[in-house]
Amino acid sequence: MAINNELFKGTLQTIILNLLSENERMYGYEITQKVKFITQGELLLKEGALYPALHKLEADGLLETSTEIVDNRVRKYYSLSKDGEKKVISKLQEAKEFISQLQLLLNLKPAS
Amino acid sequence: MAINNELFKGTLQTIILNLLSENERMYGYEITQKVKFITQGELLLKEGALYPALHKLEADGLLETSTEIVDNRVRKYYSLSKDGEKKVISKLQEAKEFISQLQLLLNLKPAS
DNA sequence: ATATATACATAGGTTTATTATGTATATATT
DNA sequence: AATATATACATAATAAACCTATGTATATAT
Repeated sequence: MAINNELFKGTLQTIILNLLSENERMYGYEITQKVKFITQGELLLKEGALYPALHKLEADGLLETSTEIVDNRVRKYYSLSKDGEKKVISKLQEAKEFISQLQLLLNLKPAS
Repeated sequence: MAINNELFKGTLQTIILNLLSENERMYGYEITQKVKFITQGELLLKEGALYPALHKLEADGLLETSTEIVDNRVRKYYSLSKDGEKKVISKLQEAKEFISQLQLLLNLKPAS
């Protein structure tokens, strides 16, 4: 997933859900490019990580899909389901707490 | 490692190295208690995660050990080697960048 | 004609942590 | 005296997540 970083393990679902919460619908390739753009190339979301993750989120009922043909190529659009909209809220809260705890453990916080 | 959280995967080595950078020497059980205390019980570092991680860091030459008997029980103290002291700096920098990127990706940052 | 970008997908392997054990001593509780 | 909890180490089996590599296919740029 990352150029040189094991740290993002476990954050992928949250990242995907959050992107979809602010974009209505996105397709896989678009998500990889968005992540690349936001992190200025620091984080490269690989296909081998993304697609299985999308499939799992769909199987869990958090994402809905619709397929379109654009320029003779298939595009599979993903969007949040009702459950997905709820999930993204708890996932973001979880991520906030994670960052907070990690900053505490690594002394990266100015004060509490 | 965590009560209900997959997110800490990949951060364990950094956490251990950082604790040892500010404590001169620590033994395994002490590390689990320290992590529990710092996170107020939120993050429980399991033995099945900690000891293999310590062994790996030692095998990589980042930690040095010395054994003592206290109250008839064995204690294995770990401390940073020269390489470990260098490593902790780069690991902390990596963690900082990771947090920063994650905050960007999840819109958890006020501004850049 | 070839390389790169777009767009999907999966198989095999590695890493990491969890759960479950196991050994052993000390202390607190019933 | 018996039992539970805390201290202190360790490893085996399993699960989860991601990476690398591969595969298919079309469009565009060189």
